[in-house]
Amino acid sequence: MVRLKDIAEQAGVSVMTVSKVLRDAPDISVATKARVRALAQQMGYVPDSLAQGLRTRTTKLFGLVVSAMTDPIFARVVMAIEERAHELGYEVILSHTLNVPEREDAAIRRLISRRIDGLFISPVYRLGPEAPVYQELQRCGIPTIILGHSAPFCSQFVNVQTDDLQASYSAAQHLLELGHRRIAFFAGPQVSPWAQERLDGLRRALREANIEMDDKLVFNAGSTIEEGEKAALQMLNEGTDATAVQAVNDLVAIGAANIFLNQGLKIPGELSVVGFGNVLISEYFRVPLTTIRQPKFRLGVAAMNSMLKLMHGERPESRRLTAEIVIRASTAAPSTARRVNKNPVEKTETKTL
Amino acid sequence: MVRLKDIAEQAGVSVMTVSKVLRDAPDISVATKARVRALAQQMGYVPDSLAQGLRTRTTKLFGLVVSAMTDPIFARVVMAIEERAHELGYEVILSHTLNVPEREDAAIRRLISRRIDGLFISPVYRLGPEAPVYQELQRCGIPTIILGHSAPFCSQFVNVQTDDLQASYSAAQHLLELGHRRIAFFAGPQVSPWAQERLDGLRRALREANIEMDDKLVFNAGSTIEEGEKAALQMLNEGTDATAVQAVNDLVAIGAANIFLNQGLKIPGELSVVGFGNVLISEYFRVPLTTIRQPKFRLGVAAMNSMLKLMHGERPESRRLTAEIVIRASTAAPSTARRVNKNPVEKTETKTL
DNA sequence: GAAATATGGCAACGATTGAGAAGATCAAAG
DNA sequence: CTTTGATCTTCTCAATCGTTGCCATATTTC
Repeated sequence: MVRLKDIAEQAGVSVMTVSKVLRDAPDISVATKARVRALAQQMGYVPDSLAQGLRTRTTKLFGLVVSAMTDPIFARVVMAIEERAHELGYEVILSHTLNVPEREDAAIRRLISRRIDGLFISPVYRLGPEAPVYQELQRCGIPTIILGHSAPFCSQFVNVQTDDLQASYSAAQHLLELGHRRIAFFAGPQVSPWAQERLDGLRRALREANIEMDDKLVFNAGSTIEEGEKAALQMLNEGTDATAVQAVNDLVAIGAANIFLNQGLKIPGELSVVGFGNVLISEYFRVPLTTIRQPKFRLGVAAMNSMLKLMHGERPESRRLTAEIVIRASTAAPSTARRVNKNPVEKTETKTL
Repeated sequence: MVRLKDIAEQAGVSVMTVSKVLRDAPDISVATKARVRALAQQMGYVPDSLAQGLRTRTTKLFGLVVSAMTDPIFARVVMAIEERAHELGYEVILSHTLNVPEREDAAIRRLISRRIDGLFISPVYRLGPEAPVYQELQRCGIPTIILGHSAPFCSQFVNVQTDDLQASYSAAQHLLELGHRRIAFFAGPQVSPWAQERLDGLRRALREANIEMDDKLVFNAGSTIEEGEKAALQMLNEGTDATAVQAVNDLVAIGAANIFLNQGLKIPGELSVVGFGNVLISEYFRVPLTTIRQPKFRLGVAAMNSMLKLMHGERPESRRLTAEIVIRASTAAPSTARRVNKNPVEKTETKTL
């Protein structure tokens, strides 16, 4: 690998001069510049970022920590961040946490050790008010942007989030306007503020419509297709009079809707379903899903903007992006004749989906 | 930020002693080790990977270059690679090329400059027999694994790919067994070997069945949903007697099938559709898609295994993973009565999908 | 002879490496 | 019982990785 020294020797100038040439310093003659540059090019010189980083104390490296790349929500925000980073001459180190706090700790520590210039993190939500690794992060002074909702343990950092409360509220509104009165909610992980807000959105809409929220209509579903399926089965087994289901995200909605359809329920005829996120799959689902369009790309862009401000020493405001509803085919007015299964569904029947 | 020197001062030993303690060298007394370690812990020492890398000439960094994270095929292979890398103490730098050769060049050069220990790349396929940046890569001696098919310009590197020929062949076989004789193919980018192989798989199956391949049944579709839609419209406009469509990938299949369904065609009643890839969305599509299950996670694992061999100085074989068909609801025997639209479809009609 | 322009030298960034110094321990020789 | 040399343990020194910041020096110009 060619080093500055090698070029210097070849060109008959000092290392310093070469260094300056390559960074286009103002105090080098045009002639030398041309000569050295040609030589560097020809010898195939590639600067050593490590050495540069060590010397200048900046790595031009961002850390990006998410739960898992396979979560369709992240693909676009990662794209946005990576894209912008690339333009700015930064590289992005990707880590995933699998939603395991210890994994997150390890990932962050390793990124600190890499001396990244900035960190984007979609946190693993924890119950406690503190997480040591986040404190270390702050001590190190690494500019950090939280991708998603804030929480006590990371409240010291700037964050960028969607307005889940408002969005969920408008989804519920949509159902109410259609005439639904009994709306089931397939809830996400309770520790996650986003999941909480989405439930609260429904709560608020119901309250405003003077409808009592029935806790029996809230099912624990998590955030995956499989968990959505399970919750749907549970709902069918328990038998409910809900005419609509609002899910904490699209995957849950799809898992659930899939079960409902397989059980012969008509969507939206007998049951309306709304999701959250507008993940690719929701548009092309068996019944195109009414859902909330989460501004994923814009979220990434906003995060990067905040990051840049942070790195310039400003303290940017946390951002809360609005998300509007996309009405597709999975919601309609409730039929007067209800037909939700009240007979327990056999597990074996549904295993063969 | 705490440095080795600081700990050394505090502990009253030399810097090297501290360095050795932290890497658990054998020639340090237990007492000193304990003392230094405690101190390091307490002072919150975090080693500087940059300095380590500069000194040891290894960065514990992998580069991972793909076209775009939003391509659902990549999410899982990225997961697999990142996961294994993490275990091994490596970090992964992510870059995307957007399928633009110049972007790819830039990305690779920047990774070279970062002195990555290994590179995984899903190449932007080019026509020519050479690509300078790949030659540089070889000159630098960076262990490189091609994620996907080999091509002249990158034939010097080990690659890991799915057996697209065989897979596509078996998809075509499936259609033939159902009784289809007129099978349309929605082709991908012509420069991409994987797209080519998928077409060839169909060709071979037809040849073996003694059916002439009709070039009029091959439509240029690219690799996205939108392109699939366009190709479907074109097919409808031209009017064909095809009873089945095989698509170069799931997204194209879904885009196309969506148009067909919107035009009132029954799938699989009037037209069978098969995709390729078994992307999440295909299972939950309006008509669950018959497709080829591409072993995405295994591909990532195989790539990493080859990488490790390469880094140990071995020359691993290129791997070709088989992929089998997943039969779902989008394929059936052709109906005797054909009903493919022969009247040109108006663009405006379909814009409102 | 001062100002402007062009180039070079030294030290440092934070870690690691291999060689070797200092001190302790011990055996055998005087 | 001391001395000497050998051996082992424990720790230190100086050099190095490739680059850059600061300051000094050399050359040219007016």
